[in-house]
Amino acid sequence: MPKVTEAHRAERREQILLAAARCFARDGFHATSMDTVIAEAGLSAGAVYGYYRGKDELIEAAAGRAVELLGDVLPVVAAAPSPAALVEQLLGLVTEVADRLGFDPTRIAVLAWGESVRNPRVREPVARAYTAIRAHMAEAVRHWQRDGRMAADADPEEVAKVLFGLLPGFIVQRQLIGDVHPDRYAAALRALTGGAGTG
Amino acid sequence: MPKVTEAHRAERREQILLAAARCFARDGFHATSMDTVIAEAGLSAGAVYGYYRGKDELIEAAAGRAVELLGDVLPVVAAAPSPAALVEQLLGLVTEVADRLGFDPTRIAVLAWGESVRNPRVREPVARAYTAIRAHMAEAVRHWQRDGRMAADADPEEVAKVLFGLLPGFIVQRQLIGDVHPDRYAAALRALTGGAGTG
Amino acid sequence: MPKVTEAHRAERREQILLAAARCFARDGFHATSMDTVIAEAGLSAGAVYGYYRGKDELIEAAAGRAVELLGDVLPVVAAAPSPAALVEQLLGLVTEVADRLGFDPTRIAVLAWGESVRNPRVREPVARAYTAIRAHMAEAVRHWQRDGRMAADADPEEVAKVLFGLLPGFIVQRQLIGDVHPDRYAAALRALTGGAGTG
Amino acid sequence: MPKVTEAHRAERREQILLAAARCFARDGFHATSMDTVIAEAGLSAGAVYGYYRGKDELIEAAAGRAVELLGDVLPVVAAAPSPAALVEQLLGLVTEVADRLGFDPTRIAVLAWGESVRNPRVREPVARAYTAIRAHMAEAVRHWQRDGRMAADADPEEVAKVLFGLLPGFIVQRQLIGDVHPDRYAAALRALTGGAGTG
DNA sequence: AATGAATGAGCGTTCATTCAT
DNA sequence: AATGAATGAACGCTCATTCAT
Repeated sequence: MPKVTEAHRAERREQILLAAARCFARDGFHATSMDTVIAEAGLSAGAVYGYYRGKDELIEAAAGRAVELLGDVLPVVAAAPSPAALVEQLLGLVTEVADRLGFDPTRIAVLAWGESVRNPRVREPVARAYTAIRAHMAEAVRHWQRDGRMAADADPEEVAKVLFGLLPGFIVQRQLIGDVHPDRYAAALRALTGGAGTG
Repeated sequence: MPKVTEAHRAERREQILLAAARCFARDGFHATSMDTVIAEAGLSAGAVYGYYRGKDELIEAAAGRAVELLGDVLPVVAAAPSPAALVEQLLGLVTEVADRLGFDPTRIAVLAWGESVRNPRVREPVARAYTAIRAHMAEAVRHWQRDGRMAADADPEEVAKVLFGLLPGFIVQRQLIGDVHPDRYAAALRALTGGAGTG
Repeated sequence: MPKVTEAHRAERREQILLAAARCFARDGFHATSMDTVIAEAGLSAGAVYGYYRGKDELIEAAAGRAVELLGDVLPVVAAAPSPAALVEQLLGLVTEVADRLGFDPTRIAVLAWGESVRNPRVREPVARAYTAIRAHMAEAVRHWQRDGRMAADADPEEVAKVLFGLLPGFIVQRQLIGDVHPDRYAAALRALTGGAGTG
Repeated sequence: MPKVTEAHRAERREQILLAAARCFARDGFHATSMDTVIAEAGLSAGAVYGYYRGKDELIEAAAGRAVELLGDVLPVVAAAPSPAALVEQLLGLVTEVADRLGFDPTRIAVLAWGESVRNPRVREPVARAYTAIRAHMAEAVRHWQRDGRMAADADPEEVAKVLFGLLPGFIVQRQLIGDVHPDRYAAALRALTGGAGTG
């Protein structure tokens, strides 16, 4: 099979990445062997290693991918009418993508947090993506302050940290306990924030 | 040979568990070899295996221990005068214990979440501990509702989930980004909850 | 499609062989991957395998080639006026060809000796070439005996072995230590052989 | 099997080294798999890796060992009465040790030369050992010059190189062709050196 | 004739665990 | 009870070779 298009190469990379992500989401990074990923991808060992340098790169790619999808909603985040609306939208997104992607990105996210403890190559891109989201949330907070919906003396960056923190808070409970739902979570947040905001 | 020996056994188990926890917090569960734990404990392989059945049991024990310390503050949780006060107290506790224990329990917590994805023996005790905290938080919510500080129609269990979620939210940012502080986090939460509550 | 195509085939084989020889001389047989040879030849994997059955055949061909060039001087050998002259001529040849060939045949020779330990397909042609040279050296010895320059009771075949042995002796020191020079080596040999012989 | 003496450790290292050397002498460095060495040593993989860091270290150790035995005769070398006597003694030694060691050190030496092309960790100790022998040979040459048995204007270091070179010359023919014998080689050398010398 | 992506057997190595002492 | 040398299954990965195009 000679000379193959760049598009075909990208497709193969995607095929392998998704296979790896499915395996990781199922068994965790370390309990997943390359043989398992290789079988899941329906390829040979050599083929997989032709597209990724090794297991580490696959872990980094899967972690990056799981976090990437948050980037899709950055504009929406900055324009959210209220904290609860913002969170509801994000949680909805996070909950819904599993089918579209073929794996649960929140499981990979949780694995990625654990891996981050010792692996900067996982931690740094994740930290960067999260920092970007927080910046957009801070932007939203500033809107709310201008609208008079939030105390003007609050530090927008710090409020954004709390808002952002609701996301991992939801994910941890979703993965460990399983009894959380985006809309009920948002409703409770609305109760907590004094019911202010219309979104 | 009862009591004395039993106490000795417990001491040795503690010595090994703390050694393992230090290693895990430093390198993660899977990058920590039993040899490393054995060296850190200052014992022989055989000795360690005399007290724990294997690495998995050590991981489960370390995860359990990291989560256990939250049990100390259950009464305080239920009596907290406001969401922000509650969260401030918990985050303060969580931030402070690292020195006392010789390892950072929030690092182990993050590792435990990752491990929970595939290992019910880690997930279940953690989930149980978290559920217990949430129950106490729901109790606090009910107090606030009785005091008129919170909308009476809010579901206390759901509000508790949000409150509890602030904890992992803080921990994830602490571990991955590192720019969060208990008091500033609580202050931002206070701004978000409309400044209601004085505690 | 005879002649032209046959010439083209021979050219391609030569191009591949020289590429392989350069790689082998640089990195050794086993640390050279086929990919490296293929890249050095500027061809594709399939093309290289169209001309050589595999890596082993390439090793055998390179070893053969490194040894072949000694065949050029067989007539000179038989006519040498003295041991020292003979050796000087051979060492000079051996030292000089590296540039002409694009690789150092003495490096390949050393590699070939190592490979000979287990691979008769390398050993046999090399052994045959060396035996041929020794036969010509024995011829020279007989000349010297007839001329009265060497004891008549010496076994020419055995003396030839010693003379031939000076060659690998030089090469080993050249490759491992690097402080030997053909003319100084020949001069020392002249001192050792009692200064007999003027050539 | 707890606490074992240093002597026992040394024995095990020797057992493994000899097993590796036998395998290497039989099949070459690269065609010998660690599994083969492990089986030959009668141990498990883990045990072997407890004594040697890996295959490379085993190769280096085997090469070193094959060359070491020449160190035993350094004093004898310096005192040799004639070139032929010197060479005869060395070749005799080299030929005889195979049984004592359980492997043919000249096969390993040839492999080591090949490996030296690209591996300084093999080349350097071998080069050092050879340089040491040459220094002793130069000493012998100086004796012969003082005795009037050799031209006073010859460079002893250069003559030593030629003398030393007889060794690899013998070994190469022994391994590739197999028709050389220490005493006949020495006799031929005696003929070549003008029969001078009584040794 | 030429391509190069794909193959897959086999490699060197690790490490949780055992058990003779 | 304690030791630590020994075990061996399983891992991640390489690379000589093939064959559909």
